[in-house]
Amino acid sequence: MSDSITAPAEDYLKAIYDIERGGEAAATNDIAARLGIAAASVSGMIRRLADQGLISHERYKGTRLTAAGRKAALRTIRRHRVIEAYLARALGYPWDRVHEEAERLEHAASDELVDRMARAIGEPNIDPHGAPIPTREGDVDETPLRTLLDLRPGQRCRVVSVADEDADLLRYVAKLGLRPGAEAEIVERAPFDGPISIKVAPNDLPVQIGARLAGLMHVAPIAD
Amino acid sequence: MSDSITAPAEDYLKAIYDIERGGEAAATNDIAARLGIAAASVSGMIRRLADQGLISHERYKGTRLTAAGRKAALRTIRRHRVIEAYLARALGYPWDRVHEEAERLEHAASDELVDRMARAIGEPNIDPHGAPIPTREGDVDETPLRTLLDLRPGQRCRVVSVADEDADLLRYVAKLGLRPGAEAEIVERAPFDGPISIKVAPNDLPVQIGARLAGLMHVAPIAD
DNA sequence: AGAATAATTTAGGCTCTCCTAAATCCCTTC
DNA sequence: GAAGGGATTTAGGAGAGCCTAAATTATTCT
Repeated sequence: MSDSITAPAEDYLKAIYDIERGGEAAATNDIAARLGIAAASVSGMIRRLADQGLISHERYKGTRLTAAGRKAALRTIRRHRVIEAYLARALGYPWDRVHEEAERLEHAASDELVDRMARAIGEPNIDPHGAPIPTREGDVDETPLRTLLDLRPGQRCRVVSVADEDADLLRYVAKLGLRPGAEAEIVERAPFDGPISIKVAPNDLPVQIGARLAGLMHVAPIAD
Repeated sequence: MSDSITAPAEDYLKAIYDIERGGEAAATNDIAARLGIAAASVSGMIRRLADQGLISHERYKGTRLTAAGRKAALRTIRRHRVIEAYLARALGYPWDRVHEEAERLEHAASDELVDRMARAIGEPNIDPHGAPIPTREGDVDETPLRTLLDLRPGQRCRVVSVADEDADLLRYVAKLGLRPGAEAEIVERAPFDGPISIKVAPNDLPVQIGARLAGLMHVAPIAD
């Protein structure tokens, strides 16, 4: 079955898609780090995926998805995000635990199931973390997003999405009132990758955010 | 991870559980037939499952679940049947297609997800085919069931469950009006494994059923 | 009982996905 | 422009789960 995509292969494609969004071809080491496996194992899988025409790979240079690989990646990402949204909206899952469950279900759910789930909750365009859900046809908004690190003091912004799935981190973000949709205003930013001070609507509560976390908070500036 | 149960292993345990319900230890050949794999492959898996303490096996004699194996089998069966029920009731799946989808999801769904699904549809005790759903604690009704083949002409009965998952067969059963809960009366039975004539309520429509199908229809006699 | 037949197991192989250790390649720095 | 260091690939191996073909064991029939 050289044409069927296994569950591990789907995970590789997702990882490569994510890394490649940064512009560069995905480095073997980066793929390995993201999947939590040894780099040598990635080299092996890269050969198989290339044989299947899902990626193109230049030795020692990096990996890119082909059109077919991109399609497969987006199909898996759609499954993942629809499942996350369904778990949250239809089954009452807290937003910090939908990822783990979806990570397994995405490989087992049929397209029909995913479509039925999407329909049942009103065809959402974003998942519980604010990430856009690709359409059945594989279209997805890939506009580059700014993070809290890209704004200047005085700017107001709305939280679009949180680029991390760690449960503790997500709970912390929620505790700060910074779930997707929340509004905030930059107060100041300490130098040398120091923390960022913001005021969070609706009460303008002051909050300090470390640089790492701030870099994970995707935001859209609000023009006054 | 000698203590973790893989997806194929769960399928073996389910198969052994089903076969063992007939009273006898599960024969290697029967397991192979049910799973659609070669008997030699079953011998290999039997060793692994025995090493894990999930089954007991006497060479050339057959296989039985241990207490741990039975518990694992019932846990998988609960997942499967809850998922089937959920797909049918919450997502509008037709009863002839829930099995296939559940067959994959049962290995990916967490206990929490299964419990949330069960709660969402009112903690059902039976799946769409009428089979009993084990409780979280692993209790399940194992009363031996009669089939249409066990009744005599003149007896009335209620369909309890259909012991097959083939989509075409299930659609045919539904077309005859014999879904679980339906009532019928035996008219006569032709000899030599011939067809059975029944009248199906509420209109007492006459129906002929082959012996094989009749043997799959679990029924409970109705005392007049 | 002995021979044929059926059921089961063993032997040997294959694929997939992972691993560690040992090359190999690329690039930067001196 | 050579050397170091980091990234990548190759080599060799492991376990799970499947296969076919060949043994082995159990059972049934004469």
